[in-house]
Amino acid sequence: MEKEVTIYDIAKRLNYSPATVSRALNDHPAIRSDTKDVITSMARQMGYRSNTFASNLRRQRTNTIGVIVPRLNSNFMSCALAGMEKVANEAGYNLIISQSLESARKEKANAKTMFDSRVDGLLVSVSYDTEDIEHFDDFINKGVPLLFFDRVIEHNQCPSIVIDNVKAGYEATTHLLEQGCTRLMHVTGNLKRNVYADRLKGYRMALQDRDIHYEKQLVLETDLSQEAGVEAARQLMAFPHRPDGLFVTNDLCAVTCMGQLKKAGLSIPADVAVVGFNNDPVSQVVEPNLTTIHYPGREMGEIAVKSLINHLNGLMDMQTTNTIILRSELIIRASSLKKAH
Amino acid sequence: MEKEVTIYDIAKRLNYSPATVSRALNDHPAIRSDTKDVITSMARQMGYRSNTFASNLRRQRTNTIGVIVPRLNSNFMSCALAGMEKVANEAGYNLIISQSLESARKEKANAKTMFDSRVDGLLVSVSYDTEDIEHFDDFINKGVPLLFFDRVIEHNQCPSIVIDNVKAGYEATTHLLEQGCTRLMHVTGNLKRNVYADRLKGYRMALQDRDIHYEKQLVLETDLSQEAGVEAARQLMAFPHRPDGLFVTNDLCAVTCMGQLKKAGLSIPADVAVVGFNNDPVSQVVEPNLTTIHYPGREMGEIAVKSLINHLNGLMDMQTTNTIILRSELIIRASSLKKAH
DNA sequence: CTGTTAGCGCGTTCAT
DNA sequence: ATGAACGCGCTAACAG
Repeated sequence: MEKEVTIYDIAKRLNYSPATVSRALNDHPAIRSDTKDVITSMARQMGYRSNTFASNLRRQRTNTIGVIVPRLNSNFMSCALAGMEKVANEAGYNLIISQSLESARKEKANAKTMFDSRVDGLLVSVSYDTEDIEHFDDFINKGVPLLFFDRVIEHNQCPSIVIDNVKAGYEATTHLLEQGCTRLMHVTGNLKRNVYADRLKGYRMALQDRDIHYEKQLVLETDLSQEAGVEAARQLMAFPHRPDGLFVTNDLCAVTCMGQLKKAGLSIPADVAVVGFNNDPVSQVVEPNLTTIHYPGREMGEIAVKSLINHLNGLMDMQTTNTIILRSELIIRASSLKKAH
Repeated sequence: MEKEVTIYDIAKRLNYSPATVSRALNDHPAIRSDTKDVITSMARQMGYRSNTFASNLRRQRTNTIGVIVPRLNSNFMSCALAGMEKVANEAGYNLIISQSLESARKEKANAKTMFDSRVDGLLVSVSYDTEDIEHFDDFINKGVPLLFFDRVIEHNQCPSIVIDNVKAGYEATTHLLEQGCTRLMHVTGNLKRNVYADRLKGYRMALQDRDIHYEKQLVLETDLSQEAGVEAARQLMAFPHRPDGLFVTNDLCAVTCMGQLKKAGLSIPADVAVVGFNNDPVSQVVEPNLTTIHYPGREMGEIAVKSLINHLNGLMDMQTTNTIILRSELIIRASSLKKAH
């Protein structure tokens, strides 16, 4: 293991002081541009690489952004992460990613690690069973920018980035009603989480606007897994007065559910019209293609990081931009089209 | 911004030396367990958090593993990353993830960043157009463990983790032949990459074992995108003597291709039997369900990190385990079953 | 078992 | 425009 080259080595070699070398390498204005040239080229020649830790230690910054998500292997989340990585990378930041696996306990542990790693900022989409955000208090108290996205928690010091889930739920439901559905089942996730609670709210508003009675038994709170899709199909078919419309807040779950319904001999959309959520690739593969809400995952990731970096650079304070709302979009495909064109 | 608590503050408060505090906090064996207790509880009480940079600077380690992948939003890759994160996290390592977006240029830039961040080890799946691995020489010269997975490049100093792609290709092809197919089209990715070259090799071996003439025109080298699936379907149908079997090395591409074939009135598997690759969720959604090769993504990620950490701990040197081969598995579903049960 | 000492490599005053 | 000197917080020798 050969010895690392430091600014001292460069300084000695060029008869400059380490201070000058440091300044030159950081493009400090008070250094003549020709000496800058000499120094940088010598640095390159000697195979110098700056030591991030020494620098971080000194500057009390890390150029690192932490990300905590429930799980990283869903289509939505991997797109969001891809967007984050791209923007962060271009801005010279590193990303440290960890997953809570839907457990508040693990989320807490991850938060501690992030805190100890002194990330400059933290992006969080909370787990299923997160109750409070005490475990993020350290960040807030220390003034480390904390930003929630997708699954957010209200906090007046933390901006959040979301889509308008109420509107999306409203649109999905209204679309089904416009297609002539009269009885809508709604399969969703943990109602503690804003995303699911809001979509339900939209569902209820759409019903109300058309004077349709809201039946609690038609709403299924699940974990949105594929198994949940199977179970949802079972329940749907068990109703004496069978629902003729189905709104599932996750495409993969919706698609599995559709599979079960078809297997049982029901026809889609004639017997049951279906709308999913996320615009996952599976939605364009299943037959009939699944009507769904396009969720701008990549864009959300990009904006989350951009916004965080702006905070870090002081271009924006935490108060001004408390909530950013991205546009989602209903994408109509065959699975919900009862009326032919 | 309140002042950070350091081990000096704890030491002073407890009348110990900083060294003792440091050792106690790191669970050093040569410290009495009761003084450990006193120190750790005081640390907690004072709101102490260890400073990773100072520690890294001193120990010349980072407890960070770098990962460079072509893109992180595919089902396979996000599962692999999920596995990596889990193992790394449990072992006290952080993950820095970046994507090359299939560009050798970006891969090179990412490698430099990783090097400057002084990652303890690096995991790489190379991009489509990576020609050489000069950009990783720094790591090799410095003795930083470098490990390739999935898309690997032969190098006697770098272990790699793969599945037996030749065998997988052989099995997929043989299965189609056993179903009575006589003319097999093969849609694959960039043949510079081991994964695709090996699968092709398996395809050819299977043909040879049954004395079937290999026709170059039946092999399509594509980017495996969904568009490529559409194009593949077009070409398949354009053959005067139409192929009756299709082996695509990517499920999403295969599924899109199937969609086109069905739209054109062909029946699957009767007219064309299809086998995909990866066992992506879409394979169980498409009709008929897609026969595919299960690729153990999550497991590969876990083993990659485990293996890297073993290297770091000196439990294993780079020579002993040059290649780890994981088991893949043919999963037979309806899309390839010409013979009824 | 515990303390003393000496850097790790850098950025930043304060000088000149 | 450049240099001298200090300290960020921690850990590893070496002593006892």
